[in-house]
Amino acid sequence: MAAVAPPLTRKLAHLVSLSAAEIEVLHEFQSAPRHIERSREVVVEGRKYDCLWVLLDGVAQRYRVLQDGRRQILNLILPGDFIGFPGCFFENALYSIGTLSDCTLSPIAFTRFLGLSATHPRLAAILFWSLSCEAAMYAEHLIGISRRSAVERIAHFLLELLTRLRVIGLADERSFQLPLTQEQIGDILGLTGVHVSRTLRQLREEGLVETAGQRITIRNAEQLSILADFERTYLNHFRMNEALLPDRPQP
Amino acid sequence: MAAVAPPLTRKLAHLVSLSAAEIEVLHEFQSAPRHIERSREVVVEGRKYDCLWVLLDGVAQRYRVLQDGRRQILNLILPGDFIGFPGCFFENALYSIGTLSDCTLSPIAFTRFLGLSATHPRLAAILFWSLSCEAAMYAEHLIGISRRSAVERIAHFLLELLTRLRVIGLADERSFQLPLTQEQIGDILGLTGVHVSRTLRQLREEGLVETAGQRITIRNAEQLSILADFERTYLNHFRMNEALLPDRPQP
DNA sequence: CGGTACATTGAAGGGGCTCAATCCACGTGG
DNA sequence: CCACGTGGATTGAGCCCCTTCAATGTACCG
Repeated sequence: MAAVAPPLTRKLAHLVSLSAAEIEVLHEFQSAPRHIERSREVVVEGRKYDCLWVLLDGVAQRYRVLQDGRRQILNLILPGDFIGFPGCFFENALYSIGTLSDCTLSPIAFTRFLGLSATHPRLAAILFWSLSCEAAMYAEHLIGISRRSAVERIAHFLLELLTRLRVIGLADERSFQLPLTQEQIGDILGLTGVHVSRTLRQLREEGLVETAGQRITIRNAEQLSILADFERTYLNHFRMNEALLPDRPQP
Repeated sequence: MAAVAPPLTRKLAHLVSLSAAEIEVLHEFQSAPRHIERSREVVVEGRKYDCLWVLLDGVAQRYRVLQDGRRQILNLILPGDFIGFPGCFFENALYSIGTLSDCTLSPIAFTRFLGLSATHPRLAAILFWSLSCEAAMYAEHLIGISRRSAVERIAHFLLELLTRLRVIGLADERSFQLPLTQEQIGDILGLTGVHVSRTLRQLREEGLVETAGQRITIRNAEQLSILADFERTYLNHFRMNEALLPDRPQP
């Protein structure tokens, strides 16, 4: 292959081996890059959409603004993730999606996507599984917010992010860069920005993490994992049950 | 139709109009009732499953027990809901599922379920949508726990439950019965049982709800909705984008 | 150089937790 | 029929984590 695989391909290849034809379809999904600036809305809650996108580059957030103005970020969308999925299955989008940095994304006609179950059933199953993963990550997020302290939440958040970013090649061994303010981290974890600041300081003082601008370095992953009750496998928990896939066509 | 429609049929018919053939398939899905006692495990976290079930009668919980013994209930499973979905898409079940009352459930071979996209694409799409709903309900749950006070959480919980139970005909105009202890309600909402007790008292004193054993009556739904910021539409938010369904065969 | 956005730190308050006692309904066995 | 045990609900007292409000610091940028 000429260049580095695009993020969606990379993410899925990390999980199952893909046939040439499947890689071709995924490639097509990622072949019409559109650029969007930082702090723009890609999806607005309540509106109707009939198309979805793959994020190719940048970071976006899925969020809801409450009555009283507080904001809850449901999850971070990283390169290789879908946008507008499962939202476009609903009459109206349930959440808004906004960019946190300049982003590149590629549209996929929804009908094209649906047709997949006829033309590439195996790939359709993999994408179906990918939706299951999203549900599971909401559930994990729920557990974290409900039952963990601020230190645990932040520790877990950082480790999860390191893991996700490493899969798509956007983090090195123990550090990564992230276009998030501390207030936004708070909006993800159900904390105030002020308390995120205090808690990060605590983690710094204990020598577990290091922050320099928007770069975060995990200094002691071992210790941090224990603190956060972070299963070192994390993403492996979401490993697909391959026995359920349709037979793979011979290459 | 001879008897009342079984719960899954009832739930889906509430959303889209179903053809006779589709009703027939759903009927088949609900035709092999198995009884399970209260307080049994249907799915155990970490084990592998290759079958799913529809809950026909009773109430079950999907939950995770943390390192320190605390428990988080992810959601309540009511008649018409699936069990083991999307869990069986993973190598190992991510959460446990246990019965909260005596339950009746009906197994569906996973292969049968997957084959649906070939034989009844419209029904497959509806079930796919149903999974999207599950993801969305986790997200709503997340927002609730993260950004709402105890009173708001409990008010919202009661209204949501009333809505869900009414769809499947298990609640009357403003009251329903629920086999949950206050501690379990706390495990759903991220509170302690003690605090659930105090908060319920508060709601009682304000004349908003009434409790008698396991029966809960909403005395002032209007007021409670305002308090909980409960959109009176709630489930309507999850309305399907029917334009995306394959054409309905002529009856 | 002033302005803006973000991070940091302090002081004070409160919502929910912990621990613990009491109460109540119910079932069971003597 | 009553004594007893058990699971759950209720209530109180004290505490702690996180919030709120506010001031200060700092980097960056026009």
